Amino acid sequence: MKNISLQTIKRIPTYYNVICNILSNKQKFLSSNFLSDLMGIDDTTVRKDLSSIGCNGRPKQGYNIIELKKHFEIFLGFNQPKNAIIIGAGNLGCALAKYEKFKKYGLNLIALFDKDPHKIDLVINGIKVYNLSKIQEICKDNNVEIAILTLPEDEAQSITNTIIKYNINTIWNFSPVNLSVPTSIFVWNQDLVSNFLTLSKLAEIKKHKI
Amino acid sequence: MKNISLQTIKRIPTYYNVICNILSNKQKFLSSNFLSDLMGIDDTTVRKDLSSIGCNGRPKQGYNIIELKKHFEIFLGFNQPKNAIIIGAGNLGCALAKYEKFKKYGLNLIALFDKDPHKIDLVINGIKVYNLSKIQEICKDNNVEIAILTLPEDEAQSITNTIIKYNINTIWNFSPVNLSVPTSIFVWNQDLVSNFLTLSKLAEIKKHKI
DNA sequence: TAGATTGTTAATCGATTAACAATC
DNA sequence: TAGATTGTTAATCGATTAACAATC
Repeated sequence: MKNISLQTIKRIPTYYNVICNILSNKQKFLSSNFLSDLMGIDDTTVRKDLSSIGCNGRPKQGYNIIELKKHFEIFLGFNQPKNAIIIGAGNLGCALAKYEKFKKYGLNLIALFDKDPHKIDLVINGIKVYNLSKIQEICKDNNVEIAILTLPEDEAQSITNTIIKYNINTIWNFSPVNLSVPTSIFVWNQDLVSNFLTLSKLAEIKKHKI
Repeated sequence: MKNISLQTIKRIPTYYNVICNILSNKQKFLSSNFLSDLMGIDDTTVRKDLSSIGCNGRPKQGYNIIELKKHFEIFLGFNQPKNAIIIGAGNLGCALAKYEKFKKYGLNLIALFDKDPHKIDLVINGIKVYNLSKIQEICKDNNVEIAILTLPEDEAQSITNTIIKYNINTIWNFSPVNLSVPTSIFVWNQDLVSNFLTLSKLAEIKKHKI
């Protein structure tokens, strides 16, 4: 397996979505051109991406769809579930807890946490809400790798400082805060307001260009 | 205003979050180095970004925080609200409807839509749920620009085909589908499963490097 | 064999970073 | 004035795209 670029890794889930959507067809092979057309990228990019993660096509035929799908699933780690907790049992936290698909794709939700006494002991989609004071215990007992932060911005940094002591190495951050963490911690920012602001600006620019 | 790169636009909301978080300090000015340290990027990148959107600093002093904040707000269009509808009143759609911050940042939610008769006429955070058949009427009456898709994947494409006839030019797509749209339509993909798969892979790679 | 499609090397494009003059 | 910090040009790095040989 060659060096895989950041941009390639970001595209793999999209390739996966695309081929899942055409599985019902009787088609057994697809070409890089077919994928590149659907995704609005260059066909050379598709071949480079697939080649870099070790997918081989056949000249004149293309890529075997079933093989491709399996390859993506192994690459993306569907069968190596990661344990995660959600911190903040508000609307978004609860919606994520109820999102059925996560499990299938390897995200195993262990518990929710909140400081509101009214929420403690609620069970959301089979996942229990605990008081924040239980985080350490539950992280230790369950080998939790990922913390999903759905907290108000004024609480996100201090909770982060706490949880990084408990072996969590990945933070999926939905709070509108730029977290300060040691270099060993990986943070993925998913603040929806920031995303809205970016998409809205890009839409505006596109509109003016046309 | 010079040419603004895609990467710059993606960083502006983060700059904004950072300066909002230090507003309480008495500090009046900040340096590009201060911002670059917090964000983990090069200070030259900060100066280029700010310069490209027309923010001017002063040698030896840095950038005026209040001016910077105002500049970002104008650039990001906080005061030019955009009307949007949410299609799919499931857990995620409802959580977004309840997210109080959107309004403040210029996202004006007009209505929710669903096909489930039990959900029709519910009011979520002041926003009413309508039958899908009402989309055309409501889009026309309210100058709706943005559609937020929180639908199962098998419905997303057909709804998309419908709504692009009603003057919607921007789609914020939470469904795990690569939508086909005319070039005039701007699509921002926010599928949370894809994001999880990408972040999980990047975390794994980072772990192996250390 | 001829033609379609892969896979890779080279060229281009865009973004980041280094170097440094301008300036308050 | 000396020093810190901006703002910009040039160099580097990484990603995309073009060109094309390999191959089924």
